[in-house]
Amino acid sequence: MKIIFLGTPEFSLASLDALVNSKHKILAVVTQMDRPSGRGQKLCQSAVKQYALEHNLKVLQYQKISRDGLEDLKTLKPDLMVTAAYGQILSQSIIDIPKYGIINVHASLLPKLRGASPIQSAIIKGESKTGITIMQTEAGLDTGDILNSVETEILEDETAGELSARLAEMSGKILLETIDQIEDGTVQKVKQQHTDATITTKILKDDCLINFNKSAKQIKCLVLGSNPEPIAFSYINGNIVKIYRAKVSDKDLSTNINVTAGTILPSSSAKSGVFVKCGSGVIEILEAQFPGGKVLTGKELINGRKLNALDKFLGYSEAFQMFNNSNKDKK
RNA sequence: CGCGGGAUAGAGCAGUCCGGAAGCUCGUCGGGCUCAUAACCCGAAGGUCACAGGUUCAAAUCCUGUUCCCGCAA
Repeated sequence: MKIIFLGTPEFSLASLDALVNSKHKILAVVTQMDRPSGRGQKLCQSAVKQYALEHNLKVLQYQKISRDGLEDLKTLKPDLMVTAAYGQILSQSIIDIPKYGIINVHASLLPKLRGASPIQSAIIKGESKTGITIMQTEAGLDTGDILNSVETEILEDETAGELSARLAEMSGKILLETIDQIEDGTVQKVKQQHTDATITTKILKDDCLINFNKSAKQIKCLVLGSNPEPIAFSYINGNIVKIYRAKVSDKDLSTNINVTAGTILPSSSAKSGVFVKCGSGVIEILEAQFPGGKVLTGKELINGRKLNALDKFLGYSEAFQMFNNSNKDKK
């Protein structure tokens, strides 16, 4: 089959790589425009673009594909187009181009977790399993027929980045199987149960401010689900702290200690780690980072006096105000 | 040249403003106490204070340049 691939981040690579190493021919790779990013505003290429260049594939980039890419794509006469986290909505006129339409690699068990952040949201919502769905693209948001799916457990201490890597790895095989089925006509299209659908939106930094009045489990899910992007955070002793990893403490350290949620418990030490009281339960901070510093383990945080027993994280509303103010100052 | 922070023992940091004996909390090693321990007590090893130059009787500290790391913003 002659295929055009559309994708952008790291997650897309496994699918693209599977296609490159298959019998199919890749006519072109479409990816998001290069954007200034990182320290120093350097223009950065997407992960997919870098891969495509290394493998001598034709690269196409459009500000708006449905407006700017139509003619290019028609000219290529693809049999099939494959999207995997491309990042733009495709219009019907694009969908009509390939003979077999467009199929999409989506990182959830549709109809659950449609939309922009299926992996992060699966962890933040505390789901126990998720997966990969290969679906036929139609004009709606992830509403097309399901062609194939595969599921996996979400591990207790898994970050969104780790889960993403695992899902990506699973996606290559099922994608190729699906294309084979399309080619020999054995593919089965299953309508989605639209009443079971849930929608996810892009996880923004605002969503990642930790509210210590919530349960330890909810906080743990937010921390892991927002790693590596955009990273859960809070404020303590006047500094912003990014929290990379945490776990619900199995020891019940808070029973007879009368402190408010967000306080670092006295049992925290350079030998034991950092324990913080939550609305319910206790959370152990495993990795965190202060401005200008590296990511530190709980023990290191205590060693260097970054955190001390009985220090207290800022309450949610105050912290939210601080977050907004610091944003205004910069703009 | 978008804004800013940093580099000191194996790790995390203080000391730098105001120049004058290399420190803290851990880890490691040895010993002790314990039925026992990640607990406690005693002791030891471990440093080119990022690199290069300058000022000075004297520089981790002041000045200049270089490299590397990181936060914000996008």
